Amino acid sequence: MELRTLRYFVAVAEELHFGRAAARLHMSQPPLSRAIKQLETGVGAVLLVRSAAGVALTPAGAALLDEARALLDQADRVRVRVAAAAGAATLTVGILGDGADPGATRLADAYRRRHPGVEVRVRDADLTDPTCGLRAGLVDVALTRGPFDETGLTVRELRADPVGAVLRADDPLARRDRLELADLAGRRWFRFPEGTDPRWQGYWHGGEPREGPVVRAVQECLQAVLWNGTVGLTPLGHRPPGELTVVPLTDMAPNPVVVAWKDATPLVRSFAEIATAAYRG
Amino acid sequence: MELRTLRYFVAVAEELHFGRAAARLHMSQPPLSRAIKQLETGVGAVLLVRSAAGVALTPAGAALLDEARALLDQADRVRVRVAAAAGAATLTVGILGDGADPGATRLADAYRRRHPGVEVRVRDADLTDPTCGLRAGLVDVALTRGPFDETGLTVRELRADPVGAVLRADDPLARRDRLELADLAGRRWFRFPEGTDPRWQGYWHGGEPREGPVVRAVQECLQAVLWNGTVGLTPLGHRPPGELTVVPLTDMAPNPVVVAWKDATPLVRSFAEIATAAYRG
DNA sequence: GGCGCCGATACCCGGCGAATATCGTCGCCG
DNA sequence: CGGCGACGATATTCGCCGGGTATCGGCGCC
Repeated sequence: MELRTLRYFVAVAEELHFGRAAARLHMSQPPLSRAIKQLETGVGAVLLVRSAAGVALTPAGAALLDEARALLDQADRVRVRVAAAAGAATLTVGILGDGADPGATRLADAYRRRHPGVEVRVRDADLTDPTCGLRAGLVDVALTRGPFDETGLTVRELRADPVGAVLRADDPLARRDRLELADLAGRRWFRFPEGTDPRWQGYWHGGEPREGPVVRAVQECLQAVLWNGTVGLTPLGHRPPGELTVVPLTDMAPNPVVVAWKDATPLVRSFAEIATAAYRG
Repeated sequence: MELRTLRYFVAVAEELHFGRAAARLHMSQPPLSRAIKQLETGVGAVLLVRSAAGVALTPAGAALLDEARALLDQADRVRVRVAAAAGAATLTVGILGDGADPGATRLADAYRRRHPGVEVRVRDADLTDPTCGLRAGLVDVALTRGPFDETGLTVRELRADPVGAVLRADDPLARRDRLELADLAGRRWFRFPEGTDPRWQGYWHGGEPREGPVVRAVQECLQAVLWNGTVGLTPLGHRPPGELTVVPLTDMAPNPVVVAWKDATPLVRSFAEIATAAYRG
């Protein structure tokens, strides 16, 4: 008899319908049926009568419904009390980009729900340092993009986005549905500030040293397309602002979204775990 | 945060020693360490400080220890209350043999602990029907030996014992350390009563029809060795009484210990589940 | 009597839990 | 001060379980 199984049972007992309960639990019906049967085996009593007319609770089932609710409530309170006993906690998260994709939204939502007492501080990364000062201790965990120097850090990839070229709408190449890096040969490029992570720099520059305006932020990179006529690069999925178009680049390695940390405190591990789940579904 | 994990934590918090806690939990130390780390990730706080001097509870850990104990106690009470709500329950178990091997002992012990309110009735099987009247509804579940006709029944094998010949201590073959069926050719045999399950009969008779005294019980079979000079057969592992010796038979199929039932009620499924665990460890 | 709803069953697969082997670290003692 | 022993962490493998998809069976209903 585990808490997860009890959560399943409460759902079924409330819905009195395996299919609906499964939907509510974000799972399919067969494993739910099996879990309930295991629960019945565990307590040694039939909890639900399944008939063509529908599902009904037995006396034992009704008793368990009450008890299970109480137990689950108490389990929730345990989390809160332990967090309170641990004292005030803060987690500083470094984020690169707008942090507004569906995955990040789910992550923020789930993390708040899981750790209501934790104060989360967000720090925006600029293009100089995709780790947002992870090594220096400016942030506890970074939700960012690779690649960068990983020595001393733990990095888990969450997703990988194809990369596209950002072009002015009136650019001759803007009508193409895909491009190669060779199509952009001879164009002006952008540069990163001194001291930028070499792997990061090499990735966005296709391995070649470039000349052009220095950009420190995503916005500056896009502005450079308009004002300096440079090539712009961005992971696909973002809607480009204004008169800009994004055309997929077929020969550029997909850009990974990663979560990274230096010290694996419980709050950081929890963040990584929830991030993995949030970006999976 | 699952109940199993909380049980682990309570053990470690009480022992303040991962190795001893693991032993108490009948598991090894590495998975226990990992489970505690997962628990810490789940609640978002360090629960134990591991230092060379030993293991100590943090404030959060001390809080969780209290809460976890309460939660586990409540979970135990839930089982009792649900069983009470289900009403008086009886399970009739058919047993073939003395039911005194270590597996059966562990099974009886664990089943009593798991279902304290259930009245268990035991019915001894005789050799006429190894299922002990399972099909007729005389018992709910049988802890017995195969092979027998399984139509309409569900049978799970728990173990298989090599079979040996039971011989008088003064028998010329009694000093051999192993025998083949051929060594027993020409000896008197025993018979089962009319109506005995054909597969059962065939198994013990090596497939051939036999002549000899009729035996209805294990004791009678052994007595027949002494009084009628027949061949006796028994699974190894039993200590033969009196002046009898058991010599392994190399060419006889091992005899399975099985649990069998007709209707899979929760109490019966639980019995089968506990039996599997009891005979495994 | 056919159709549709719904729970059960069969089967497959990925991931997690547990075991074994090994490592890193720290205290201790010679 | 260096080897050694104790103990928790890590690495790796393996088996099982939880979850998925596909399908069945049974009953109600039109």
